Amino acid sequence: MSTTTRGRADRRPSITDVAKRAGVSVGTVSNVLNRPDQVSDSTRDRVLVAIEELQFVRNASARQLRAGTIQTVGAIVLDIANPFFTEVARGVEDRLAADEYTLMLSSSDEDPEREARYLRLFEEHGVQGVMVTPSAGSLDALLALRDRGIDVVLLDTTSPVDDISSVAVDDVRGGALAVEHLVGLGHTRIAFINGPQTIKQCVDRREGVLAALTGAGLDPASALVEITIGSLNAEGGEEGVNRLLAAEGDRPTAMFCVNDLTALGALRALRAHGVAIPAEMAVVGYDDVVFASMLTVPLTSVRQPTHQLGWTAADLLLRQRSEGAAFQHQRVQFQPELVVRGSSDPSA
Amino acid sequence: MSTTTRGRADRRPSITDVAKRAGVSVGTVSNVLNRPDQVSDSTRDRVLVAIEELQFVRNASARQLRAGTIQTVGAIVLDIANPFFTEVARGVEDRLAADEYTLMLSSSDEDPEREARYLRLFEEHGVQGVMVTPSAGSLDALLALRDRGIDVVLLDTTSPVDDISSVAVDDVRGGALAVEHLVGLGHTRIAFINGPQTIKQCVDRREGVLAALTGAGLDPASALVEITIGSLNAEGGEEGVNRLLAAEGDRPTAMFCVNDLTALGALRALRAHGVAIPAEMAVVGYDDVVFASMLTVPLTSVRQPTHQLGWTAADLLLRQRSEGAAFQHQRVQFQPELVVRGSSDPSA
DNA sequence: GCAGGATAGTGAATCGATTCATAGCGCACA
DNA sequence: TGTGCGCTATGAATCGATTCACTATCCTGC
Repeated sequence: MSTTTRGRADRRPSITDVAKRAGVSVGTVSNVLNRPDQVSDSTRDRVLVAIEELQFVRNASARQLRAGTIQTVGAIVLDIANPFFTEVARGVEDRLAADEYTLMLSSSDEDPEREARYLRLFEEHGVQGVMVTPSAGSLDALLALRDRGIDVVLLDTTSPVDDISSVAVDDVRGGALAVEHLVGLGHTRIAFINGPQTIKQCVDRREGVLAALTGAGLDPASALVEITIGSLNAEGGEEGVNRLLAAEGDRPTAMFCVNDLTALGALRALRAHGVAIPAEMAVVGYDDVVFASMLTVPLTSVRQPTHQLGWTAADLLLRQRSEGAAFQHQRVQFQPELVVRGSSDPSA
Repeated sequence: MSTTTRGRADRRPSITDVAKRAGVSVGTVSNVLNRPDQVSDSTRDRVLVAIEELQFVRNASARQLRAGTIQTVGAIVLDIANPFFTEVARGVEDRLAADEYTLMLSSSDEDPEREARYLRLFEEHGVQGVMVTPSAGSLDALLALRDRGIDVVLLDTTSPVDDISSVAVDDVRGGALAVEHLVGLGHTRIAFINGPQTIKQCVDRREGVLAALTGAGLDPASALVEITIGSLNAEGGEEGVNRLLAAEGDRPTAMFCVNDLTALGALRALRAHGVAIPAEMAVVGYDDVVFASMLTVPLTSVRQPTHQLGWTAADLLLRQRSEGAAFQHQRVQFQPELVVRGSSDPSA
């Protein structure tokens, strides 16, 4: 039944236990762990044997308490289940690995409270910096954090202040790209399934949407049907379509969804209602996630440089730490790109 | 340019600084933080003001060092970018939240070294337990971990030993379901795009595949074309199809992919090669991820109870901790379910 | 007026790893 | 023989929050 067990450990062995067992001082054990070349071979071997026998594992809390800091940064994204953010996170990790930093990754689920909680958790744990896709109103908290010595880089959002760096994609342009495309196809009544205005991306893409409409001589008041959903995922998309189709008035002939997950849900709901795509409803998404091109009706989408986004954010953060006061804050902005497919353009 | 800054903090304020500023002892500050009702209103207010003024943030390392443990468990999954695992993780979180536990989530990317590294990291940080989707050969490390007082629950794998619990879905059955379906449609030559045999899921699903073939009177040697890919994602799927189509011999008429991400990549490559689905190649995936039903050709897949899987694993872990020696280890196994769609069955 | 009890607040000891000033030892060189 | 250097090893001090035995103070009731 049970293999050799020393029972539920009463207490983790500490460096002191190892020292006793090996017949050396704690300082020597520490040296074996951290500066092995300063210890004679015979002593080192004795200590290593003791470590093995006791199954000693360093206590990270004690280390960090003494060291005061750890080679770790935190990142908070809006939704870890969204492929867009997992690709961004991969870019972050790749850059951090080069400097032997570790990543603590969390998802705020677009909830300012969760965001604040994780921010505090990160700080209590002594991370050196954080990358955040912030929700509205968290700027003050981030500035305070920065003042307390924790570097901050905004992720997928343009910084509203000069002394915090950011890496973003031009969401205004992206929103405009989507709607210019739809208008160019002749649509004059367009639905916009968008998230709450507490999310900067939603605000910016909306601005682009309005600009594109106005630029084409259309009046947003009549040309645009806005639906605000609670969460930017497939469920939100379904909810948005259901509300749109249940509403009074002329049904739009085109739809722009704030991201691809939302568009996926929207497509599902549209299909359930028997709405033909793109004949009765053209659909455009955002992010160009991995499966966008493979859907029943391949999804027109706005592509963003995800990996590069994450990589650059991590790079700015690390450079900020290493360069100190000499570091110049900057707002990096990448350009999005429209990928036209069958969900909007039958000829694509 | 810069708002009020106290520069890069020389040192985080500690509980001692707060005590000095408020004119009380450190014990009192600690009481304000942990047992506020044992402190008089006036004192409490004074301390809170000091905390606010100094922007004091607790040092998690010091807390944990003293406390010895934290209300945290770790989880290591194979691929955090796979929707299957993000849904499982959501289930884990939901159960943990009920007991006010926190989750540290990592992805091993199917790399035993990464897995071992994270396991060690978790242990150093003093997590109370871990949930792991293990790679081959890590069992000994997990048993040792368990012996050191850290509870272990295997996730999405059936435990090979009696004294470690596990929560899994019957992968043998799942693999059989997929191939029985294909055989039932008349296919006698089937490709199996599978991952390395270091991954238990791959072994089990393969076993089901072989059993289904044999059970139908087919000889795996001639009926099965196995392609082993390096990573279980879309890139792996593309690679698998490219190799399959480049190979000598009769081209199979059906294909079973070890998961849906792989299937997605496979579909993409098949399309690029102009192979008609399901006419020239029937395709079955595994996991029934969120977008499976929405693909160009809706994907036949084997559905698993993701959320329940994660929830149950976390539940076992927490109960194991609270019940102590009285806890009965168990192997929970859920049953998968085949969802037939157009990628295998034109009539679906 | 005083014992007894409740209430507030204190501060030294503790957790475990790291650091650093110090010491012991052997060897080489003057 | 003595000085000085290099190499090893030592162990007390340190990081910051928590705990707990203890003191101080005030109140209640007889």
